[in-house]
Amino acid sequence: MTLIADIIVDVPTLQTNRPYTYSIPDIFTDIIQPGMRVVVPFGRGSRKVQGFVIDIKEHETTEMELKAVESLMDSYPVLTKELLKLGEFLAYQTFSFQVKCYQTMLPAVMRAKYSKKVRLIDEIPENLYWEVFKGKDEISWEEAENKNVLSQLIKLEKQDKVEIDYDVKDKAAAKKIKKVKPALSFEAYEEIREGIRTNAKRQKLFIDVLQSMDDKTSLSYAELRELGVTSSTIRSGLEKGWCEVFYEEIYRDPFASRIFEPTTPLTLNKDQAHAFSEIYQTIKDDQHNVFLLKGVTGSGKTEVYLQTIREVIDKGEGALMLVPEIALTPQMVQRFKSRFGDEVAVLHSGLSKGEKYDEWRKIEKEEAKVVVGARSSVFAPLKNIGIIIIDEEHETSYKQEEFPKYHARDVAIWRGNYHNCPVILGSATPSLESRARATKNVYTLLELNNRVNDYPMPDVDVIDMREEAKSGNPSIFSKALLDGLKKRIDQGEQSVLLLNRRGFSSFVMCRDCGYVLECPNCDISQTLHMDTKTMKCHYCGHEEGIPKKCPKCESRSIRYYGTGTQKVEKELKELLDDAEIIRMDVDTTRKKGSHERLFKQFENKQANILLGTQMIAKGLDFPDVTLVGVINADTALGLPDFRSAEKTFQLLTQVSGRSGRGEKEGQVIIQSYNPEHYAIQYAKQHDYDSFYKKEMNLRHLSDYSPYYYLLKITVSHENEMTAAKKIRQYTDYIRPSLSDKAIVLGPTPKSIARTHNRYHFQVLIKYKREKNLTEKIHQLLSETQKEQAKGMYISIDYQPLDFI
DNA sequence: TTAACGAGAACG
DNA sequence: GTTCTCGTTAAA
Repeated sequence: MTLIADIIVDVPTLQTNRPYTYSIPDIFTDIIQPGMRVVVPFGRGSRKVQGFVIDIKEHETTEMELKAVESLMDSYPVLTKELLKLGEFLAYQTFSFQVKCYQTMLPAVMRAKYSKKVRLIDEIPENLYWEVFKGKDEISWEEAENKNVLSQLIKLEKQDKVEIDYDVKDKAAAKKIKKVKPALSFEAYEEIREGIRTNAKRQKLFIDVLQSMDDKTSLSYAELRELGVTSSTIRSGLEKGWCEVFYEEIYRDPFASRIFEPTTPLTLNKDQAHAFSEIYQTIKDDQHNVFLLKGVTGSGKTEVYLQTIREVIDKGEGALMLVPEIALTPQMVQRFKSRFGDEVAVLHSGLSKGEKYDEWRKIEKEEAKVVVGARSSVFAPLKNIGIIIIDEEHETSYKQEEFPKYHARDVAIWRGNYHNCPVILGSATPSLESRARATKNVYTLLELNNRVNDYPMPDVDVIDMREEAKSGNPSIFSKALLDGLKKRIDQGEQSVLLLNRRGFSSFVMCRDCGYVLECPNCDISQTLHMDTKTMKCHYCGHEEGIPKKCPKCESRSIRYYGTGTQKVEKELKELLDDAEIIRMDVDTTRKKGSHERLFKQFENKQANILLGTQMIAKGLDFPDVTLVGVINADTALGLPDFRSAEKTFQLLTQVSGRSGRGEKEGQVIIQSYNPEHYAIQYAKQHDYDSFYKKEMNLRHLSDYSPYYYLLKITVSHENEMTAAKKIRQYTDYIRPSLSDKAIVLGPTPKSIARTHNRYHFQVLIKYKREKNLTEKIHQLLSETQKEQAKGMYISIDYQPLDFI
């Protein structure tokens, strides 16, 4: 019986987005399994590519000559049956390539690295041999490219004088360390000691160490060094047969130096206990159910998570806990590590690729039962999931912006269904979609309406900045906010200041002629970066110097506009002498670990004000923070996005929740130019339900989510007319297959019509039920392949979250 | 006549 | 993504 394998190859194009069949050489038949990575020859030149085995079956027909699997990259399947199936589903639903889906499920190091080499197999002209090959019999493709001899080499290849060789390298490597163990008996060492010179102190020391070890213990080179045994001593000992050296696989543990004090479960209050028991019931019964856990800030959602996870672990199953990247703070990790110790694996962007791989292996080997991580952790290779939790479920970062454009919430529910386990969506401000599903009983609603220990919600004051300006205060700080900050400094309390960056940036404008410095490639103003003293385009990365005079009218009154964190910090220092400010933004947190360091400093009260962007709004718990200020509450309200009110409400509610988490009462001051806006007013009143009602009403009137689903098609081309013509054509192609219930918006130019010197258009399809739509889009994509190859980019976003 | 270029198809 | 084929065009 011969076996063949269905393999998805790493060639991300539409035409190759399907399984290819390969024969399996006898030596692999016993080992190969679906889910393994393999190397296969592909295409005319049989170049080597990475592939994923998705199925193994018996050879049926002999009609077609099959190529054979070249080698195995894994000794065990890296993708489970479940993940293989999920990848297939995701590829279809998000209009992505199946390989891309599998690659996103795995740590980055497991993606193959390709290299091309030219190897000599016969005599070649002398000059080429010496100048290009320099006496070697193999050079890299890049070397040949640099020397401009590619065409000559290709000719030589046809004459079988040289060979072009493809290499697939696996970057995934477990870190290994060198260790030493004794090779001889206690008595033997005694004898050796007699034999060595009295002044060979190092050797004597090494003998002592070896003698003190039994054959089960071993020491690493680093440990031996600490004892005073150098590597040269070890080497000579090895030569004399005193010891043995071997390699041991280790994990790069980013939390190695940290000690986590174990914590015990806290007593749950009535609401928490109710939520817990509802969830516990489904855990016990192995039932799939989606819960929406709506709990006000500070209501103890995390404790409910922790206790349900405990139940799952005790049942012998794994738990998956998703947290938005910016909320994945050391504080958050600590709570899980303290409760579950080594059973926790943490995956976040701060880890190096190697560290991520190690955490992944720990999960794969079932050494870690609890996975805490950001979006991509939803693919964690847990084999038996007992619960999936998505904290802050309303966060838009759960949707991946690149292909595959998946939403972690959808993936979580898919996996929950597969594993027959509950999925918990937690938030103080659930997305309208989730809240609406709870109303329709698609999700089960669980509410925590009180803060733990019955701490009151903080008082929220909304300051009208228009009045402030009228009364002659030009500052970015209202009098109330400044007084509040002063008071906290005097009382030895702390404040958090949020600068809402969304829809906001600092740009350069000429005060005489109104000229704004724009990017030469994109129709967008460039942003000022004080740290590098340059202007940057946030879309294409174009960078140039800060203009000293206006390029248009030569005026020197070209000035910076807008408010950045640096500017706020500077002004604050001028206004408040005693202000000790910690600033957190992309500039100060770029370096690894700086996040944590800054938070630690604030926690240790080395500063009285924490100033930052969105990243300070989440999951932080500082008991001495009694004032939270929002400098610009409404910069996002004006954006052309139907979710902008929702996002503003969520942000204000989240950040308000940072105040008064200790025994002292908290205050929140929101500065706004639209103080009467309902998003701001309901946030002030901590009134989610009224906001929900009002917003649902508006969404209903304008036919938006959650009443309608959305699909976004974007088309871009170098030529504006071509792009416009094509998107109209595509829209006309799809329209006939839609029911009369569907609404087509556009096509329209995107609000930033040009980036990277390309023109972008989009069309939105709003629909309730369109069973043909997905299929039709797939058809569109396959029928437009030729145009896509010629520079017409088409991108489909299923349930998009942004429209800008 | 031959080399060069571009589009199209196929990849097991 | 890469390679090969085929048809056409440009250069010698």
